[in-house]
Amino acid sequence: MGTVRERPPARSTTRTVRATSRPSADDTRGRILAAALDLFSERSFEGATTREIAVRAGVTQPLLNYHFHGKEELWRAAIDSLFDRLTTVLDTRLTGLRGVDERTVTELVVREFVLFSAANPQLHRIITQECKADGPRIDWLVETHIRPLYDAMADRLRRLSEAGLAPAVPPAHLYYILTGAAATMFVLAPECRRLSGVDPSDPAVAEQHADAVLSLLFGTGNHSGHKEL
Amino acid sequence: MGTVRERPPARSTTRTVRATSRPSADDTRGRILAAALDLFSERSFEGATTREIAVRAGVTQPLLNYHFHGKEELWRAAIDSLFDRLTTVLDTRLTGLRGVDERTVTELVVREFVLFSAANPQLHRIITQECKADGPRIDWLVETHIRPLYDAMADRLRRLSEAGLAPAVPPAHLYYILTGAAATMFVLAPECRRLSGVDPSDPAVAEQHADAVLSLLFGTGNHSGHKEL
DNA sequence: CGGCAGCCTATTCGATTGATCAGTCCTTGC
DNA sequence: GCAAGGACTGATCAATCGAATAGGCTGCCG
Repeated sequence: MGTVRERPPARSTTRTVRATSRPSADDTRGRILAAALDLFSERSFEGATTREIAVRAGVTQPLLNYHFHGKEELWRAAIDSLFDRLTTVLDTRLTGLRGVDERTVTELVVREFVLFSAANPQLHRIITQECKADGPRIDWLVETHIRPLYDAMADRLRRLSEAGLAPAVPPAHLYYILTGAAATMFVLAPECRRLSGVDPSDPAVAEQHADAVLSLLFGTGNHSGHKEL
Repeated sequence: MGTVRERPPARSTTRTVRATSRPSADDTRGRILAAALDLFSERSFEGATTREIAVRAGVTQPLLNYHFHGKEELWRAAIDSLFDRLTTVLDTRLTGLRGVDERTVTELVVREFVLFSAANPQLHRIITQECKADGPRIDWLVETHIRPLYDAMADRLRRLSEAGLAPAVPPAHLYYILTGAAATMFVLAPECRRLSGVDPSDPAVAEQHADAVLSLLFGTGNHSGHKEL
């Protein structure tokens, strides 16, 4: 356990296309990571078995220990890939909005966050998972991935609040009201389908939800799509 | 497995006080249920082990199979006890508000729900857990416990919306915005402590959060406790 | 063309899981 | 008092977990 083995090539970032007939290690790693993300978010860290991850990825179980060293490193790698997608989406949105007033930028970022939560409910599911245990994995998760996002969003909310452009609520409360309102419908999608008949996996529903969240928290939202059920 | 055994006395509702020196079976059942609720919410159904539940309850592991028939029935019994507490709290609040205008009643019910979520984060944690798997347990959970609560709250929100006393947002969206905004801070309490320094287990923080939720969703809340961080 | 490194599989290990069974202790009813 | 039975424990079961080991296959490089 304490012994550090040499890790596989791990050409993670620059996914070089390898046009050989031999099975590509990058493709395999990608399939394993996608399967791991699904199963870790569905069954939690302890509940997900490496065998089932391997089956869903179409490989054998010892291969997970070949590419990643143990269940824990596989978990971290899967989380990394998920947060990479999120930060990429948010960063490209932000760089495309240079010069726009801060209120509008915040609304568009929030909308982007709602749509990402709808398309990737695994994010909040895994965070919720690890928050319950309050162990070393939530430490890593917060310090590695969540804190930069929180700091940026809390600063943004505080500036808007002080300028009277957002509700006068302490940033921490506003942050959790915002993320909770944005993500809960998609995290609880199976419940929502059974209770209300609304299917959160429908992109139109996600847009409606983004409108609703923005209209409630910022007073201005596109209500065009709203219909009473 | 398919054989149905005779179940223990199960004097669940009317907890008759047994003033004997013998260890009370009801007390033992209660301790097991409390421990099960904690561990099921912390580690999920598959992740929680019956041995650890037994250790936390101060009993041996075979006793869980004596009082409850298998892990699944123990899980259901633990959920029952949690929802019994919630419906009791909400019902007594509602019966004490007969004759009050509906807007005020709704606000006070929402406040009660926020405070319950703060004191019992296991509720949303378990619902989130089971929603991920989308299996038979979420079926049971929705039909047995959640649907009555949802129907009552959705009806209430729809009436208020149509009267112009609540945001004009479809009830399903409003419901998940409300419950998400109310509960997420407490579900993610360990993350919140690390990120912001705010401790959601502090009752004063729970009151602040109830104020914030009400002021954002209904425009009126007691802002007396709000302070910028 | 021969070795060699990279990618992957079959097999198996010790540990741990939920569940069962036999048996003990103690209270209660008669 | 004494049989009956409820409450509980120790020991153990087969199943399954994550991980380790050894070996096979393929395609490139000298």
